[in-house]
Amino acid sequence: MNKAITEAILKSVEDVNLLDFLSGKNLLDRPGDLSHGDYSTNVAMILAPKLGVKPVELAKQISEKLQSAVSEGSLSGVKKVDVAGPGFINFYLTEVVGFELMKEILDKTNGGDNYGKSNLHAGKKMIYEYTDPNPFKQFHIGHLMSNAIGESLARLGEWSGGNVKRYCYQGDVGRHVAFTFYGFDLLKNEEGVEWPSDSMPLSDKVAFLGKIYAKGATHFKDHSEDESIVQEINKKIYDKSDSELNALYDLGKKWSMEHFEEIYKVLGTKFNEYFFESDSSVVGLGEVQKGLKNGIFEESEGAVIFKGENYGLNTRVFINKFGLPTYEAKEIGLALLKYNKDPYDISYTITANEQDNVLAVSYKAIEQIYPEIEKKNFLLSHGMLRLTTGKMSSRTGDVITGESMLHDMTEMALEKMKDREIEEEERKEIAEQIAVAAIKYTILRQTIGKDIIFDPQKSLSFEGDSGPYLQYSCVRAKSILEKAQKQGVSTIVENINLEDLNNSNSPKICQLDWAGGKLEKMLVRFPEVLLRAETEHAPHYVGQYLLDVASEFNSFYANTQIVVEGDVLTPYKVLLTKAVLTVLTNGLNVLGIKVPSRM
RNA sequence: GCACCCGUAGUGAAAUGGAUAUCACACCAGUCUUCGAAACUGUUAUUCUAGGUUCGAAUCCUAGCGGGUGCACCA
Repeated sequence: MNKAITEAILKSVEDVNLLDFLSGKNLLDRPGDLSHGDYSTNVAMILAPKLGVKPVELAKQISEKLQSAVSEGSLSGVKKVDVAGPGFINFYLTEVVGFELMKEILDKTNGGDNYGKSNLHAGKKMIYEYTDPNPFKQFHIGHLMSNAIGESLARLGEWSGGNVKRYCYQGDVGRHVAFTFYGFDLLKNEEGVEWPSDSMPLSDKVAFLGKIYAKGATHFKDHSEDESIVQEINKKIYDKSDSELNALYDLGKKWSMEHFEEIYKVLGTKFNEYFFESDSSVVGLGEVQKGLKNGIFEESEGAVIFKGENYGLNTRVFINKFGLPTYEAKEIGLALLKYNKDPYDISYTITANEQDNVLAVSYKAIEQIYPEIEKKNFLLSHGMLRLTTGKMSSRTGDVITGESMLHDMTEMALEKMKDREIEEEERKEIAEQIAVAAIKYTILRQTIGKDIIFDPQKSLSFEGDSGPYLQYSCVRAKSILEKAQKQGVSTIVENINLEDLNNSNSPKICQLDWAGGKLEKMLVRFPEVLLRAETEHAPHYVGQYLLDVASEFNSFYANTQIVVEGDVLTPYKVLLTKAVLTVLTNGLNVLGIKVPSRM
């Protein structure tokens, strides 16, 4: 459709020089305001200065030519063309085209569960690395943010035809692990605390890990003279030279991983592969040592560094003076491990933007060693979930764990559902889905790069611009469809005839002056919204759009009775409801949000 | 100090260089005997400052003011 309109626009311009100027430009827009038509073009405004005429005048001339093309029937599908505002030329599609587009949403092959899919990245291998919590440390709400964003970007990749793989990279070695065992030694000596047995409940074991880490980190703050002790533990963890420590380490790591897996299950993420710093550090160390010989890195004050200043970046340490690889070196190792695991076309790393500067140095180093891999790697950094009290710090205990947030939100959802007659088990499951929706939507409704200031007191919303609002709209649509089915309303698309409907005395469908007209026009834009969200890596376009659709549907619901016995329009209204449900469900799926059957 | 990011109603956000700057919360006034009120209808209020580019600027450029993050052995 838009190809035909673009051609018609070019045809009506005529002047060869102007056509040359227009070539390659995107001439067709989707007006934000639905009353401005289905498509619009700004050619007149671009060309007017070149011709020395007023934009509106030129727009009138071009629009007249286009209108006569419509009258002659050479621009089929367009009902009318007019000029508006400062010189926009707007195109309005016919009811026939509108009806065809509506049918597409419900079509069994292209529509339904598949409606919105594209083949933008068909056949491409796409990697998404996100969440990245560290074993032995807490899974906090920052990880929740990375997970919500990463999961939805991965799903956008899938919806655009990509062959997607989800990776999770975890810091199982390093200072935080050393602090954990340093803290354990302290508590063992001071209070006789013992290492829990593997048969204890997971939540207790995880709580224990949190306790000893906090002890180690806070104690070290006032006892920096223990630096050598911490360093020694750190080294033992790296080279696995202490069998007693190894046994405890393996248990602790296992508990952490099991705990994370529980959370992923609730959040709806299934990783294809897990990478660890204990592996990337070995590979990274080797690469940096090789690079040192090749002159990519240099020695300085006993450490191995990369001179970032040569590229407008900071200088960073890759191997510290104890001979251990740093985060920067591990990134090199990780890049290699990921690529060798399964060579890909595109790889995205999703992390908080506080790491932008450091990662830029690592990536610059990778570019020197493996330019062909670096070309395929992209960093998608997001803002931070911060508290009203400032930055979260696990050292001071000023963190909110992902688990506690999920728990609190679930409790709130249960409170709202207390009057519903639903079995205990299902009720719990639904409440959890609502909690996840509330959290994810809050994160995904805004540009991923911006911080979210989270006030634990005010908490997250269940109404208005929220995930549960979208879920509620779906549940409402479902219940209407149930009623229609009970009354035997036929919802077979083929049985609906546009002419019959528009010949009746009822308002004409697929036109804006009908109550559901806006809804119809919005629904058919869903695939374009997904395309835009994917190309710009911006899931918030989806959230924003779904809110508009849900809001319009709720208005429609409020002022139109959908199921009316003996009404000619009822089958179509029911189908429209079905289309709304399809779009909302698919859109929420992209955001990683489930739709409960009731709530 | 240097680098990067950001300043939009009271609050939190949105806006491929386009049309009357959109949405939610909050405030105030209404709507449940109807297909689910986690909803709907109505009301009030917004682009940090100064220049510039453009037919057209919240958006691009310059300067200033304000905030965030990062800057050598944590990740």
